[in-house]
Amino acid sequence: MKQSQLFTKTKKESPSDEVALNAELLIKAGFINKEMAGVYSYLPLGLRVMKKIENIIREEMNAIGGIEMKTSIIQSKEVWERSGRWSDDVVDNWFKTKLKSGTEVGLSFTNEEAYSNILKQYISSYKDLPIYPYDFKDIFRNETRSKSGILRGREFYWKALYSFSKNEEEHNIFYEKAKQSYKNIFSRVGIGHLTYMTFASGGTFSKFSHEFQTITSAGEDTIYVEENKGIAVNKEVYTDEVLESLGLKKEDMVENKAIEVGNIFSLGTKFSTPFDLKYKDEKGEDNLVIMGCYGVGLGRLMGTVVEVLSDDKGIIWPESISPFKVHLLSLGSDENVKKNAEDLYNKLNERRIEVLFDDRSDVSAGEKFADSDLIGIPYRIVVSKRSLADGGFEVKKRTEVQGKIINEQELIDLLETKN
RNA sequence: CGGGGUGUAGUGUAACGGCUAACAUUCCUGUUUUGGGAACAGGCGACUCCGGGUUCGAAUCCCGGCGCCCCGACCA
Repeated sequence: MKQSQLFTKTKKESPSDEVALNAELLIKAGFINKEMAGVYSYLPLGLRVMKKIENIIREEMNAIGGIEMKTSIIQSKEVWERSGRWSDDVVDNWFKTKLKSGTEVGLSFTNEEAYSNILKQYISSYKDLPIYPYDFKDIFRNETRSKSGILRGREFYWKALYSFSKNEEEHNIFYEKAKQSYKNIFSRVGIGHLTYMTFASGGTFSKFSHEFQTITSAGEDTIYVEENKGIAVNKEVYTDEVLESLGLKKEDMVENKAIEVGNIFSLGTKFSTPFDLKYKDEKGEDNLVIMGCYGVGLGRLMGTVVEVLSDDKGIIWPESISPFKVHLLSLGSDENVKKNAEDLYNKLNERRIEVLFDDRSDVSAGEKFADSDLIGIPYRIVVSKRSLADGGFEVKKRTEVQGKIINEQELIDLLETKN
């Protein structure tokens, strides 16, 4: 994409109505637009990041048997009354509205009911199980106080997968796969080294749920990390008894602030009971389906990456989720420079290397560099009189201070290398 | 929902109760520039969040509302 076609612009000043680093950088660099507290639009650059994250999660879900679908956002009251979660006394952050007819409806804030209700039509035999449907969708929660930029919004994009299993053993096998799948996701988006599987309160059907917590001072949660084992315990269940049951010693645990980027938990029959979600086993007897829930907030994940990976000049995207792989800058108004830059841009496009081409002719070199650092694309390539005189193109990683000059073939080899 | 803070061009800020609400940036015109947010000249852009009140006079003081930020509570 040519930057002259990109309508967003970077801002020099930080927004006055944001304190959170993620929102500050994403707004300055033109990835998101704030509509109101807790509600953000995703601009072209932001959407590209979101899509990258979505695809990584999709690949990981598909790899463990996930089947993608899409549940509706408008939800009927009757379905939610079945599980007892329609009442505002039970769930106080519903967004509800009415049809013209006066019928009350809700904007989905989670998906258990929707899935249970749909799958009741399709699950009848042990031969139908297990299944692992999931979807990406916008979720609405009328938070009394949204905060921290895109880390906690009133409207957000998430992935939720639900597992439907015949029994506990079958459920547990998948649950373990899901754990690994989640580790893969956070590792692939570049925050694996800071993200810990964390034991948290489990509810009625299991002792623990598992959160994936990324360590950062911007976090809302407090966790205790056991570095050697690579696991953590949420403060809410941090007791001597729990530590003992997990084989952890208090002196090995380090307190940290962290952001919950994902969580998985066993639902048992909590929803299959009210929805009468049963299957016939080999003997023809009815059994309740055992469910599990596996969620990731994509916006929050994107915000967390920004919180964790940035410097005083801007964002530092991991290559896996960067809006583009390469930021190509053409400096100066020299016709030969322009032609070389344009040629390189076309060649990279032909090779399907994602490139943002700063072809703006009325922008100074310094401004292009500043914009490039702020936007945070992993590779920066400069074409200028100087680089051409030195024999090619200057390539510099966002994380490096000094670039180096290489020729076109070396450049293409470098960018086509898988890492 | 309790507590604290705050609201002025697109953005960031300034203005003692008193001239035509200022400066920077963005944007537009032109000239000159082009390796770290270039220089000069000119120009556009504001019912000072909304509604009341005090006053000869309100961006400024008072009351109410709304928005936004932070702390806390809450977070299926």
